[in-house]
Order: sequence, then structure tokens, then C-alpha cells
Amino acid sequence: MSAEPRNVPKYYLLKEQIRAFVRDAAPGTLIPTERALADEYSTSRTTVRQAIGELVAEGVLGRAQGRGTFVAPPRFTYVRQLTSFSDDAAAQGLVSSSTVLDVSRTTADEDTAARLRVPAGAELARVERIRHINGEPLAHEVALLAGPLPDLAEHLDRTGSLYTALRDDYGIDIVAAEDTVETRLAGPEDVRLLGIEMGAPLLLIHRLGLTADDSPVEWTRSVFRGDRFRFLARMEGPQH
Amino acid sequence: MSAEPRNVPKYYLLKEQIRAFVRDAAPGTLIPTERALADEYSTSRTTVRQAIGELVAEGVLGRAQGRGTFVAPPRFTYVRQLTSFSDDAAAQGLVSSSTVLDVSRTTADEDTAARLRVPAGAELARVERIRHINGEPLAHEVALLAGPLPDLAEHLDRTGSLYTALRDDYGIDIVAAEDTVETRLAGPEDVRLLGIEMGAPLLLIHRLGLTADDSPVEWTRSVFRGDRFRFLARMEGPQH
DNA sequence: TCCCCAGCTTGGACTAGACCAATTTTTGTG
DNA sequence: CACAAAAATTGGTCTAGTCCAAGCTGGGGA
Repeated sequence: MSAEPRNVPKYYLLKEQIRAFVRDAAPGTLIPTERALADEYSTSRTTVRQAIGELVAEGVLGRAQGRGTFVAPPRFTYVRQLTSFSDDAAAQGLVSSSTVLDVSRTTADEDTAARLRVPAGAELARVERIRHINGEPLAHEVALLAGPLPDLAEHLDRTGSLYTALRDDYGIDIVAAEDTVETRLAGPEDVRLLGIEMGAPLLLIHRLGLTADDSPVEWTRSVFRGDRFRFLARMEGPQH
Repeated sequence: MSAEPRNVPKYYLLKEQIRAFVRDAAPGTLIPTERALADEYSTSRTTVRQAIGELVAEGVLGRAQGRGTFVAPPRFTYVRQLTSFSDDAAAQGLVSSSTVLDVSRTTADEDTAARLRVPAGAELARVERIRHINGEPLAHEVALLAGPLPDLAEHLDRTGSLYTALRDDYGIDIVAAEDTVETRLAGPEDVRLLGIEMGAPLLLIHRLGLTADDSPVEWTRSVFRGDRFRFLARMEGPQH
């Protein structure tokens, strides 16, 4: 009935030992090298790497080639609201920034067209950004918006907020959204854009932004780092 | 500027080849054994296992010792609402069930007491369940509820729904919730309860359930499988 | 003194196995 | 033919290395 410790892999025992060892250490503290740990615990470097790899995936440790493995700072709690990214962050005393990778026009593929309820091939605006919190890359985001939205790049540049630009410059007010959340593992592009490891767990979030009359106008695909952040969202019950 | 395929690990190339190979195969189809793949692609079994391991973590493949590695059925989209688990599932044509592991009384530790705004040591009701969808284990859930809630086990048994029992039998109506979502890797207990692999990505969700006057009455910790499901939630903007 | 470069350290990717456990298949026997 | 035992198959864990790439360090030269 109780927790029998049968069949627990050796790497997991080592993982939990390292986790305990590191619990009260200051962020940035270097831990022993993989070769030293393998020697100390009479195991192979492969097993040590499996233990450390999971702790890195959980955001407990970080590591860099040539430098070493170190204690990572604690996770942030990121309040995900319907307001802008920058307002969200500022409300929690976090310093946020965005790097705009692309603002352009494109056409709707079949899936996007169906979600935004426009004809396939319809003109869309595309905004691709990297979101940062306290200097760390947090998310990679590609937003597709219905309508031509002339001079979007300038309006975005001025306000720094997509939602603000949509409301003030185009009269489009997003008041509700449907978010889907799922897990995903980092591939080469995620590694490049977010500075994480291959195979790191990510949160893949799709958002369909809706106006007051329930028209979908925004279809955004976001990839959030799963190791550094947690999300907080408030839900209201529909009836009662 | 374009996607240079530099530094892409061999296991990743193999992973994407297997993913493509499997894309149109029927769920349950066995793929070649690890040893056969290692031979065919002139690589080691370790590398094959890394590729397959990530595809299993993503829910593309499944595997069982002695049996083989097979194509997994597609993910479900699970609509997470404020209503009960069973209603959520039924609304999507899914068959849901719950296994109650424990209904008991306990006392509030410091953290729980702060969240539920009761004194530390206050009496709480505890409900621990495994949630299933279409026969697959989906989540492990431990709910802590403020108040004595006499005969909760009987009421739960009768209605099958915690929220229904709270509303009909105790006059407690949860109309809003704060959910936090973060990633986590499966440990031995998760493996035992959910039938997944060590290190599989999970979604750790905490919910604070609130009544109409914003009193917290429910504090629930849920661990959802990240390989088989995605969540859909609707958010309404606070103002405008 | 300052800077560059060679060498060292450290993590990253991979190999070729060994041994085990769960399952399936085959074989032998009543 | 039925069924239990034995053998083969397959994934699960681990070892003990090799070679590479990125970062750090210390010595030599301008």
C-alpha cells in the first residue's frame, strides 16, 4: 500500500540526490562536473547526464558547454490575461521586451482560413516576435490577423503592443479568446530562437482571439519555455 | 538567413524520418524493432532509443517491453471548463470515468492554509482521484476543500461529481477559478498511477476554486498526461 | 601591460556492447 | 490436441569508453 521503492532506476535516485543537494544553493552556483559526479557515485557519465538532463528540463539546473552545470534561478509565474504582454509583465514587476522578427502580409492557408472564417488565400497580416522577461527569452509567437491592416509595422512600433494597435488604430477590440495548451519537445528551431536544449519540454499554445460579436480575428501560435515559467489564468463560470 | 541544417543531431534526423514514416499508419501498427532500426540506419541502439523516446513523449508512438513499439492514436482535445469533469467529457462525446483513491479528512499545512485563507491545522476534506477518458488514464488529482463537509464520500458516490455535490449538498457554488499551468517530468509515482514512462512530460495544474464572493474553497493539484491530451479553455476579458 | 593563441576543461553526441524483465513464440510432453 | 515449459524476441537500464565543440586559462610575444 505504501510507496515500495522497487524498480526505481539508478539515474532517478541520483537525480533526486542532486536536487536535494542543490535545493538551498544560490542560483549560478556551479555543481561538480559530470565526470566528477560519475566517479563520486560510482556510475557512468551517461547515467549522470540522464539525471542532470531531467533537472535541466525541469528548470532546476542550467548548463553550458565548456563552462559547467549550475543552479538555475527559480521559475517565474506569468499571469496570462487578455491584455497585452507588456502590461501582463509590468503588473507583476517583471521587465519585459519583444524582438520583432517579422511584420508582413501573407495569405491564409486552409487551416488558418477555417479558423478565422475567411476564404482560403485571403490576405492576412503576420507578426512574428520573441518575448523576453527579465532578459530571458520566454516565447516565440506568430500571430496571423484577418484584414489588410495597413501600416501595421509603424503602429506596432509606436505602441509596442499588438492589442493596443488593433484597438486604437483599427477599431478591433479582442474581448475573448480560446486557448489550447499542449506539450511539445524543442527542435532545432526552438533551440535557436529560445536558447534552450534539444528535447526541452515546451508549452505550445494556440490562441483564437474574438471580438465582442464572437468573430475570430486573431490566430496565434506561441511556443513557451516549459522550464522557466508557469502560467496563471483566471476562469469565470459561464452560467449559474 | 534560411534554415541551415548545421549541428542537427543524428538522433533528430532519425526522429523526423520515423515521424514521417509513421504519419499515415494506423494506430497500433508495429514499427521495426530498435535493433532493426539501428542496423538499417547504421547507428547505435542508443541513438534509435533517443529518437523513439522523444516520439513517445510527444504521443506519436507507444511501446511496451517484450511487445514492441507501435503507432499511438491521435491526441484528444480536452475542453477544460468550470463544470464537472464528466460533463466536460460528455459534451465532447468522450467516455469518462473516475477512480476514487481516497476520500478523507485531513488538516491544512501552511501553504494550503494560506491559499484557502483558513488557519494552519484547520480541518479539510481530501479527495484523490484518477481521471480516465475513453479508458486511458488522463490525470491524477488531489482536491483539498475547506470545511468539514460531513458524509462527503456518500454524496460523491451518489452524484459522481465533486462540484455537483458541493453545490447541491453543501450550498457551495464555485463560480470562478485561478489555474496555474506548468510542465513537469514523470517520476515513479506518476508512472505507477498513469501508466506512462519515466521522464514523460506532464502538465501540473493547480486550481484555486472561488465562490461568488471570491472566497477560496477548493485547492486542487492535478497532474495531466502531456502526451495524449491538449486543453482548450475560453478566456473573457475583464473590462472594455 | 596587453593581447593572442595554444592547451585544458567541460558539456554534447555517439558507439558497441552487457545484462535484465516482460512478452511472445516455439517446443515438448501428457 | 491441450497445456506447460523452454527459448527467442523486444524494450529497459546501464557501462565504459571515443571524438567533438565551446569556454576558460595561462604563457609568450609585441
